[in-house]
Amino acid sequence: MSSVQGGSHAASYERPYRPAQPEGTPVADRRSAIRQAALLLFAAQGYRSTTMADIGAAVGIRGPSLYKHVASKQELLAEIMIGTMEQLIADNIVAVAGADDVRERLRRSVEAHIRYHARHRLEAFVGNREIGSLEQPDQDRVLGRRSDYERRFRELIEQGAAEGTFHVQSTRIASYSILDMGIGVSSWFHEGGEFSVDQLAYQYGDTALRMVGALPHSGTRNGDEPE
Amino acid sequence: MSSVQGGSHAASYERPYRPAQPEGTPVADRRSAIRQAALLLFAAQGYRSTTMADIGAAVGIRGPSLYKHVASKQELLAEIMIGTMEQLIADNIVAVAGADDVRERLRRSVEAHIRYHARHRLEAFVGNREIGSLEQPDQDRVLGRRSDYERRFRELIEQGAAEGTFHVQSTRIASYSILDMGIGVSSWFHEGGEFSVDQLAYQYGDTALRMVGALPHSGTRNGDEPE
DNA sequence: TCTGATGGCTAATGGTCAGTAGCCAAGCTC
DNA sequence: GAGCTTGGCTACTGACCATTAGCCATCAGA
Repeated sequence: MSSVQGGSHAASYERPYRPAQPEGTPVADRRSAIRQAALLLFAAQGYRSTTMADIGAAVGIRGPSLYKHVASKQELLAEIMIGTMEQLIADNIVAVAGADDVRERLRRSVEAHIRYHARHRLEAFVGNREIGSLEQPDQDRVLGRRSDYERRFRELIEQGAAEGTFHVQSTRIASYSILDMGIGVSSWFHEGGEFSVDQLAYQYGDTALRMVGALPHSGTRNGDEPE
Repeated sequence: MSSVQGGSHAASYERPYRPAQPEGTPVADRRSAIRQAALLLFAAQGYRSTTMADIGAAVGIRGPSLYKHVASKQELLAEIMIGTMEQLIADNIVAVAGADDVRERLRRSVEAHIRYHARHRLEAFVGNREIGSLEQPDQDRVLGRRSDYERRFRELIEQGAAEGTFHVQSTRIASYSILDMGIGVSSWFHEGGEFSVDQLAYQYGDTALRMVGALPHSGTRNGDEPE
C-alpha cells in the first residue's frame, strides 16, 4: 500500500479522504444541510464569530469545500434573513385574509407572528440580531420588508381605533409593543417547554387584544384551547 | 526643522505627534470618553466588528494607546453589560419601594424599566445583543442578574394574581412579554421623536396593566401626563 | 474504457486585529 | 533641574480567517 492518495504536492501521511458521495448523504440535501448548520451556528455564536471551518465541520467537510455549494458566508446570512421576512409577510397575508372583523384580523396576525417566532426561532433570532452584519443592498431590502411588516400591524390597529373597537394612545407604540413581544419569544422559546406553540400563539393573541383595549376586561376564562 | 520627533527607530517623515495633555481634554474624562465611544461603536457595529483602532480614533488617539487606560476590549464590554443590569435592578428596587398596592408596584416597575431602556438605549441594546460576546464568568453573572430581574416582575404578577387583582394565564409569559416590550424600546427609541421618555413610560405602564387584566376596560382616558 | 462533472482535499494568499514592546515628550515633585 | 510618572506613539507579534488555487478520486454517461 505505497500509493499515497494525496498526490505529489501533499505530505507523506495518510490523508483521511472521504469519497465524494458518502453513505447516508443524498446529494440534494447538502446545500440545505449547510444552510441549517449555518443557521444554528449564527444563532449560537453570532455571524462574525462563526467561521466557514465551523460550518464545514458541522456538515462533515472542510471550510474551503463549502465554496463548492455556496458563494460566500454572506450569502448564507442573506438567504436566512431575506427568507425570514418573506415568510413573515406571506404568513401575515394569509392570516388576515381569513377574516373581516378587525379584532379577528389582529388576533390572527398576532398568532401568525408568534407561531413563526416560536417555530422558526433561530431564523427570527438571527434575523433580528444580525441586521448589522448584512451588507448592502440586502440590509436595506430586509429593513424595508420589516417596515412593511410593521405597517401592516399598525394599519390594522388604526382601522380598529377608527371604528372604535380598539382604544390606544399611539398606534405606533401599540404595533411596536406587539411585534416586540414576538421577537422576545424567539429568544426564550424552546419546543417541549411549558407551552406548545399553539398555546403560546393563543395567549399572545389574547394579550395583544387586551393591549389595544379590545377585550372587555379580565377576559380569558376560556382555558387554553386555541382557535 | 530637521529633528524628527519619532526617535531613531522611526521613519523619516513628520510624525503627527500630539502632546500628552491636549487643550480641551481634562485627564479624568479620558476613561469615560473611551467607555462612551466604545458604547456607541458597539451599538452601531457590534462588539466583534469594532476594533480598538476605531475606539481610539473616536477619542483622538491610536488603538494601542487605549491600553494605557483600559485592560482589554473585553473589559469595556463587561463594564457596560454589568453596569446595565445593576442599574436596572437598582431602579426596580427604588420603584417598588414607593408603593404597597400591587397594581401601583407593577406600574412603577414597568415605568422604570421603560425609562431605563429609553434613556440608556445604547447600553440596553448592547446589553441584549452582545451577551454571547461576553466571556465567562461575566456572562453567567449577567445572565444571573437578568434572571433575578425577570423574577422580580414575575413575583409581582403572581402576587397580583393571587390577590385577584391580575388575571393571566401564565405569569411567566406575562413577565416576559412586559420585559420584551421594554427591550424593544431600546432598539427604536430616539430622543426628540414623537414621544418623550415620560410619555412613553406612562403609556407602557398602562399597556402592562391592561396585559395583566388590571385595567377595567378600554381605560386610559386620562391624556398623557405621567405619575 | 474514456471523459467530463462534481465535490472533496491541502496549501497558500491577503488581510485584519488584539495586544505587547519599547521609545519619548511633557509635566510634576522634590 | 533631576528624575519619575503619565500617556502618547510606532513597530511588531501571533493568531485567525475568508477566500482562491490547484490537485484528485469518484461516478455517470457515452
